[in-house]
Parts: sequence; C-alpha cells; structure tokens
Amino acid sequence: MKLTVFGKSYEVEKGSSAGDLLKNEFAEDFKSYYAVKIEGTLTDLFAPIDKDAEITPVTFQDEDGKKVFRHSCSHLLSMAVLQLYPDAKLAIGPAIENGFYYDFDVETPFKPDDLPAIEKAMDKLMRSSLRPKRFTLPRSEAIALMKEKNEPYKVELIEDLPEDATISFYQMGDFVDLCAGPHLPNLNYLKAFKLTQIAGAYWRGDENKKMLSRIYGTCFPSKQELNDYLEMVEEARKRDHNKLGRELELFTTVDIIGQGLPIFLPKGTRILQILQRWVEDTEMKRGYVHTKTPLLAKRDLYKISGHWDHYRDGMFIIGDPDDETKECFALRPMTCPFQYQAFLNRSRSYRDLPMRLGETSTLFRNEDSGEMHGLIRVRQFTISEAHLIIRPDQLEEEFRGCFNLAHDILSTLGLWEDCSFQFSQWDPQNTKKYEGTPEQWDAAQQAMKIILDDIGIDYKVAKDEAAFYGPKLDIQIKNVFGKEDTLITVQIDLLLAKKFGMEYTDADGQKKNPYIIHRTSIGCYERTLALLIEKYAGAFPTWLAPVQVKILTITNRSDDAAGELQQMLWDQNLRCELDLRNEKIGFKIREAQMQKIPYMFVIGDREAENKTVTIRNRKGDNLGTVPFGDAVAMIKKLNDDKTID
RNA sequence: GCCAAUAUAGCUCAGUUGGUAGAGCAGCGGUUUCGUAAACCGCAGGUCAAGGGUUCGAGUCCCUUUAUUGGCUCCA
Repeated sequence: MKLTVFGKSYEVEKGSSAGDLLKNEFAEDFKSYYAVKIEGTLTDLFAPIDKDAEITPVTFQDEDGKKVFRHSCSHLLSMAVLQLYPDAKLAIGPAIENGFYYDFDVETPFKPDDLPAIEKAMDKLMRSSLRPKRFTLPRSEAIALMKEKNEPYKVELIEDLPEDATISFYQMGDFVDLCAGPHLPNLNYLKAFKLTQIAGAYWRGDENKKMLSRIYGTCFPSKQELNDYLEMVEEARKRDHNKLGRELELFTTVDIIGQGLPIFLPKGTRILQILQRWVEDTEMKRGYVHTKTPLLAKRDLYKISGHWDHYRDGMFIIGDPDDETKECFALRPMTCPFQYQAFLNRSRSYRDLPMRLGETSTLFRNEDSGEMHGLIRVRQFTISEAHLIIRPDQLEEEFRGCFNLAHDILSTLGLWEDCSFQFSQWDPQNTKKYEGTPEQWDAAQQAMKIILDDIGIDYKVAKDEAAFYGPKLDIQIKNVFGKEDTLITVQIDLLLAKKFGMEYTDADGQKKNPYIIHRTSIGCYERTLALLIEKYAGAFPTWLAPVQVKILTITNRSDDAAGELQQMLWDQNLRCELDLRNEKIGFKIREAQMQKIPYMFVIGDREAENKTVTIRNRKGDNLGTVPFGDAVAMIKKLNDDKTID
C-alpha cells in the first residue's frame, strides 16, 4: 500500500496509519501533527488505512488543526467536570472560533468560582497522557450504551441520526463520549488552556428547551501563545465602545429613561451630525430624494405591511391593540410603508422609475431586555434608510448602485476591510415566517445571486435569515468581543408593492407592480458609531473628531491670539476648543491626549507675537511652527478630504 | 425573556467576622503666568442603584425591582 505525503510516496504495510509513517519520516515535526486529511477527509492520526491514499497532516496553523486541538480540549473539560460533578449530564462540546465550549446539565449552574477547581482537574487529567480511542457501534447499541451511561442528551442526538448510521465514540480511560472526532493522539498535547467564562445556553438553541450551563474556554499549543491571546483580548476590550464612548463623553444612559435609550452628549451628537450630513449629501449626489415621514401610525398600516402579524411583540403600541373599536397606534419599527405612501401620492409612469426615496429615519423596536448592548442594540435608533422603487429591468443596476454606495461609505469610514458578506435566504420549511410563493422567492434569490456573483464578493449563504418579504445581502462586522452584527443590509422585495397597491404605467400602457430594494447606506448611526469608536479606539480621524483641534495657551498673554485663531477655525466650519486655564502646558497637552483630540495648537509669547502656532498631533509629536492660516488650512484639508490620519 | 455576574462621590476604586463612609483624579476657591506626560494650599461633594425585610444596629445578611456586563434566544 502506498501513502503519499508532501508529494512523496512511501510504501507501507496495509492497515498501518498515517501516524506510524509520519512518526518515522518526520519525527521532528511529528508533535505538531494533530490529525490527518486522508483524501480530504479529516481523520485521527493513528486510524488504520487500508488502501493507497494521499495524506496531509494538519497542525495548529490550519483551521482544521485548531478545531481538532480545541475539540479535544472540550473533551478534557467534560472529563474533569464528570470527575467533580458525577451527576452532570453531557450535552455538546464543539470547537468554536478562538476556543471551545461544553454544555452541561447540572443541578445548580456553575459559578465563576468553580472554574479554578475544574481547571486543576483538567490539568491533572492532561498530565496522565490519555490517548483518545475511537470505536463505533450500530445505532441501537449506541443508544443502549448512552442509556446505560445515563446521558439523555446523547441519546437524543443519536436518535436523530439515520437508522443505518454507524456511530463513533471516543474512550479516554473510563470516560466515553459520543463524538464524530477526530481527536489529538494524546491529551497531553493540551498544555495551555484556560476556562474563560460561564453562560446559560438552551439545549439545541431552542428557548423552549432546558437551559444548560455552558463553560467556555480556549487553548493553545504553548503557554506563551495562550498568554498572548489573553492579552490581545484584554487589549481589544479596552476599545469597547460602551466604555470608551462614556469616558469620552459621547453618550450616557440613565436608569430613569430606560434600557436601550442612550443620551447622546454634545460630542457624540456632533459625530452623528457629521455622519448624517455627509450621508444625505452623498445620497443626493447619487440621485436620491428624501422624505420625512411620521414616527408612528395607526395599526391599520402595519396590518397591510404584515408587520402587525409578524412583529407585533417587537413594537411599542400606544392604545389597546385588541380593542378594534378604538384608535390604536404603534411607533414605527421600520419606514417601508410610510415611504410607499409617498410613491402612492399620484399615479406613476415607468419614466418616474427608479425612484430612490431616502430618509434619515428614527425607528423603535421593543427588544427583549437581555438584547440591549451599548449602542449596538438599542430600542430607539436612526437609520439611513431608503426604498428604491424600480422596474424589473432596473434591478441589477440599482442593486449594484446600493452596493457601491455601501462600499464607498464604509471605505471612507475605514470599516470596509473589516466587513464580511452574508447572503440571507429564506427557508421554505419555515412557513410561519415568510410570505410569498416559492416562485417569487426563487426569482428574487436567483436575481440576487447573479448580481452577487458578478460583483465577485466572497459571501456566505445563511438559510432562514431573510426578511419576511425577501432575501438580503447583509454586510457584517465584528465588535471587540468578536460578536458579529449587521452593519448594512440591501434587500430585494418583490412582494410588498402589490400589497400596498403600488403600480406604475409601463411603456405598453399596462399597470405593473414595481420591484422594491430596501437598503441602508451607513446602516444604523448608533451602531456604526459604536464600531467606529472601537475601530479607532476613540481616536477618530480628524474629519470625524468631535473636537478637531485644541488650542492651548502657555500664559494668559496669548489668550487674545488664541481667540483669534479659534474664530479662524470656526469660520471654516472646523471644530475646536480653547484651553485658557492656568495650568502647565505639559498638563494641558496630556489632558488633550487623553481626550484623543487629533491636533493641538500651542500658543506662547513667541507664537502670539508672530501669529503662528506650534502644531502637535495626538501622539505629542511636534509638527513645527506655522502661521495661523497654514495651520487652519491643514485641518481644513484633512476635514474636506476625509483623510484617515 | 432565560442563565450568570455586577451596582459605594462626576471617574477609578478602598471599606475586615454587621457597629453608622474613605482615597486619588475631576469640580469649585485661592496661590502660581509657567515651553511639553499630573504645580501648591484649601473647600465642597454620598438616602452606599431603588424599595422592603432580618437585627439593638445593615454599605455589609435576605427578598423584590431597576440598570449595567458576558452568554443563550431573538434581531423587520
């Protein structure tokens, strides 16, 4: 039998394993091989092979290798937990990005204080050098084994597998766990792990099922790598917008106003204002017109749109929703049906299309109390919303236009490189959620697929993530905790125009329903601001900074000159603050740096006399002494060019 | 909504087995007018998140509520 590895073939005995070969031929690197791919299938290193094959070892450098490594660590965790809590029932324990978790059903949920003891038990088990041993059983025997071990969750998992499935287990000492594998050849590879947090998690992700106790952890091949990672996480959390945004006085919250209802302070408001003006101008340059529609409407409107049926729980309702004899209003959770009324204002011709209706739109969504997160998930927010009412033949061009706009906006903000793409499709099985016929859905999804493939972005398909009226392109971004959220969405809707009786007269004189694209250009301002804070750690590019320049005087003799300079900046619509306090200049600079202000203009006696300033950047570097006019021009250029400095 | 953690001055945090609240920074008033990472002196600042309970006595123990945080679920 021949095994080929790294392009070289070796003659080996039939039934021997990749591990046997690698151990001999690549002894030096052998410890870094966690498993092998045999003809593309990830397999245990020492699994017997019975025919010629191409094998590729996987290491921690490979995604697959990381997965094997961390999955084995999750098993180490479950072994330790069973040792300390013999009554714990095992659920599942996969590897995830940057680590792993394991879900347990225990009488009392784990507490943070329990983790050190579990880690200690894991460490001891790790040192006993257990070799995970794989064996398989037919389905009925597998169920019997798990029943004997009193593992109801495992039984349920097996019962969901097909009748004829062969089911694999891994044994490590007395410990047996249902598992597809593969695993590390020896658990003593797991020299550097850490249990990071505890959380509740529903069995099978279903909120109607039991809540289990989840332990998260991470592990690396060496202590050094583990510490580097933990340090990196620590650093990332220092950029947390929720902490920084408050420290920098961008926003605050108060109990008495309520959850998910942030107060934007002057500096935060300034940034929102800069963004909004820029977005509206940008849209105008691309043929958008804007509307201003009400923040609430009678329930009747939402009944037509379908929101009353689909999302009533998510709306703030004013009045008794169940009393049909009285007026009942709801704050709007979206703008669609409001803007459609603008289209319906008079009869429309095919020549009127595309009609690009934009609105800087404040929305209200009654999110569950546990959902709120800083500025990322709030109950009242403002979105750069638009509905493009178009003819079918305009779909491709207009969709591209929306994509390009999103690209241009996010690139200017410096966020584009951090984004990923998700093509959110419907699930025909989930009949409760979606409206429209399979034909309509196929048409919309097919159209979007063609456009996305043509644009050439790398997207991931997400089933059952569509809006109830159509498929979406979601532009996703991760926050400092690694949690992904949608920043921008572009949706194709072939359904709602008909429901609202929207028609245009085509060239052939026929009345037709338009298509509609729902989209945002900068997304939700609150969320985008949150991501910007985290991206720049509060040190915004000059064009976005709420205070672009701080003018610092060395003595009060320079106050008049400072005032003059401030007025010159104001005259150019630039944003500056004056610090005339009687403090040492070093102290003032330090304070401006802590406020992350991009530039400091220092004026002492020498400068005041010549009408010059010494410019310092936020790092404190001296950029030289220049005339007032030049200093103002420098900031003006950074501002107008939207430079990411 | 569910699982868990947290809540003391504007901010960062002390506060012992229950004995009636403390520091630094910020603020205010003085002094200092100074050339690059925290000048000096003084003053003021708190219903210890809110409400209830146990106790002779609660920041501390118990319960409820609110908010914040990390997950889960949800996310038009």
